[in-house]
Amino acid sequence: MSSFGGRMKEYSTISLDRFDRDNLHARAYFLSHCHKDHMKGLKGPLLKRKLKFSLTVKLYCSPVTKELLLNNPKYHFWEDHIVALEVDNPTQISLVDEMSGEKEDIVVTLLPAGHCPGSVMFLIEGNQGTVLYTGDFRLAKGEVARMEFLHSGGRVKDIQSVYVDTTFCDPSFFQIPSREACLNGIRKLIRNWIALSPYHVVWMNCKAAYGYEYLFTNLSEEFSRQIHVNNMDMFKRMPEILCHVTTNRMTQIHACRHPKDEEFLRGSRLPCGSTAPNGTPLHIISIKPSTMWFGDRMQKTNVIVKIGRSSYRACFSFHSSYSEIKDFLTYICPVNIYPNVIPLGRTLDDVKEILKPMCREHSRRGVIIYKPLGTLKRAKIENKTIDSDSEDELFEEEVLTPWRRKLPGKPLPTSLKPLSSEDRAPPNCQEHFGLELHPAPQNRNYIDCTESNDDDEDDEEDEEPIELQKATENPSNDHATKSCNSQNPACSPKREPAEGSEDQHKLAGVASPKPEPPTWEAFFTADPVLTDEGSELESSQNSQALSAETPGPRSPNLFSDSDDDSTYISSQSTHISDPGTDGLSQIGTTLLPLEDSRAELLKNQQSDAHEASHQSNHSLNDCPLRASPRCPPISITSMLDSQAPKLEDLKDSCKKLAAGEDVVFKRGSQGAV
DNA sequence: GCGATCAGGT
DNA sequence: CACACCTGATCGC
Repeated sequence: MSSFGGRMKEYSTISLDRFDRDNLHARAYFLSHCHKDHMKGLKGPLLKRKLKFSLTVKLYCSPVTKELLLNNPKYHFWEDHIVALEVDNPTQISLVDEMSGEKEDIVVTLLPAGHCPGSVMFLIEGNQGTVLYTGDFRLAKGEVARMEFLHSGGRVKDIQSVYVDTTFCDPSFFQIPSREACLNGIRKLIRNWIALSPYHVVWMNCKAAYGYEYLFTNLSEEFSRQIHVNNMDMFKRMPEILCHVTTNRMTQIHACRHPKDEEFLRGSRLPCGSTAPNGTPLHIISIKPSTMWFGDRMQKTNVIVKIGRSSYRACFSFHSSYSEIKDFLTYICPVNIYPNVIPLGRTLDDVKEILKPMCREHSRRGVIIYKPLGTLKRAKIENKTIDSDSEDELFEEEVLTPWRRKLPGKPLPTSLKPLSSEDRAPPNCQEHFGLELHPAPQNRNYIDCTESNDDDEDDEEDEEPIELQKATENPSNDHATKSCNSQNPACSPKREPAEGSEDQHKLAGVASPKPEPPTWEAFFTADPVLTDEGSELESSQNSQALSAETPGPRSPNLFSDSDDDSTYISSQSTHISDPGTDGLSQIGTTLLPLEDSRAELLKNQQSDAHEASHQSNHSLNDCPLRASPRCPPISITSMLDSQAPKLEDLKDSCKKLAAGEDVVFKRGSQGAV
């Protein structure tokens, strides 16, 4: 939750994301995105009055944010005072003091922030230096290197201060699975469920906030089913979103809400109250997007966790993890870093301490003090511990790959000149640490992901057999898979220029059609493409509308499941113990053997059937599941991997490590980890 | 009656 | 664990 006061030291006559108190006197306002905690005071009567008498005060934001903001009548009074700035398009703005006539010019550039539709960062250049206000952001590692306007002449701009989203800037939030990994987990879960019958539906338990659209559009595309939402008026001028949502309840994927939705669900009703046309009970699973993370020496987190008989949590984060923030800041290497958020359980001083190593000055000091030892391996280690928290050793280096060299973005300007040795980047920031120096056994979990040499994807998913198989069946995963090798020091212990860098893979990823990165700005088109959707709202909710509106092979068409089911569920099951009955310690990933997975799904089926008032003719024999005995099992996975390695094993492994042998950690019967 | 703030909930 | 938001109670104007 942002606690940014609204003003920056360098440009104190403008206010960003805060509109109350002192900010009432600002010469210009900036809104990074449409979340309430960044809009404090924005509809306040005082500000409203000020606007009435002002000719020059404007609110600057992205076109999408403007659209979303004005969709709410409470902000209509802003209408004539909003200036939508295109992303990646530097704009000169005159800041005029209406009393004195005093004027200051700045150049503002909006940069995509990846937090929610329309979210941007503000890069501000002027006489007081270049500063960056990030708003809230989620950028994957390496993305910063592709942001054209953070660069100039092939180098990173000299940035005085960054006001940064530090929501997860705490080493305990070291890693959060990537968007792609999370999406893939959700896809798989949904795919398996809705294939069972037209009456198997999914409810996405999303908060009332922008930011889930990325999910909706991808799921809609994948399953050829629009997502049911309460309201889609706000997207009426954003066709890329609009075409993936619907207010027609007859669809298998819902993200609708109701004040008592949890209660509804317990009664096997969707929040919209929807039931199947002929009274057949719906089989509902709920998926609640939640932030999951793991520390650098924690077991890796899986992206889907089953928390009840028919409810799941799916990893989803609006904010960058610690390592992503670190990647971002270390790349920019600003003189000052100011946190916008104090993570819970931390103090301002804590955060400052965490941020210090990412500041330019600190890095320089590090260099001066430690550089003389530079040729000694030992020196690097020491420097490292000074430079950053000891926890991040494993992920440290990839942050920087070709240090401070801008990587091409979408238009891919190809002229990448190597930087001279006097590049502003402090040498300290550039260094990396040969992994061989850190055979710390407690970190082997991460290092070893690479040992399989078989690319473990980018630290997000397990390297269990099932996950590898997942990678082969989905091209988008391939991309993720490759990037791990470069991310994990063990994969590429020598930090070589771009070739091995994640950015390279990212670039490669751009070409492939599947894993489209979430470019929110792309959702917006200036053209008012009016499909006239919103008009029918609740009116046409009958079964006719349903078959008309639900494209794809599985439109709810009675029970013809057995033959039209070319997309049989891959008998992949999702066994995770119900904490209610089994206890938390059991929530570990359980990769069921084929037969067991089927049994598990069937069990689910049966209990559904039991609770339903009319089970009708949808017998187990009809279940498409049964027709697909050869499909591979799935692991719907867990947050907690309950089995810690035994002390004996660890000792043994240490010995082997010391002897330079390969070490394979076994986890239960699941094979190498 | 309105807004701001807080607690408690999802 | 968190986030973003809602509701309801309380307080001050």
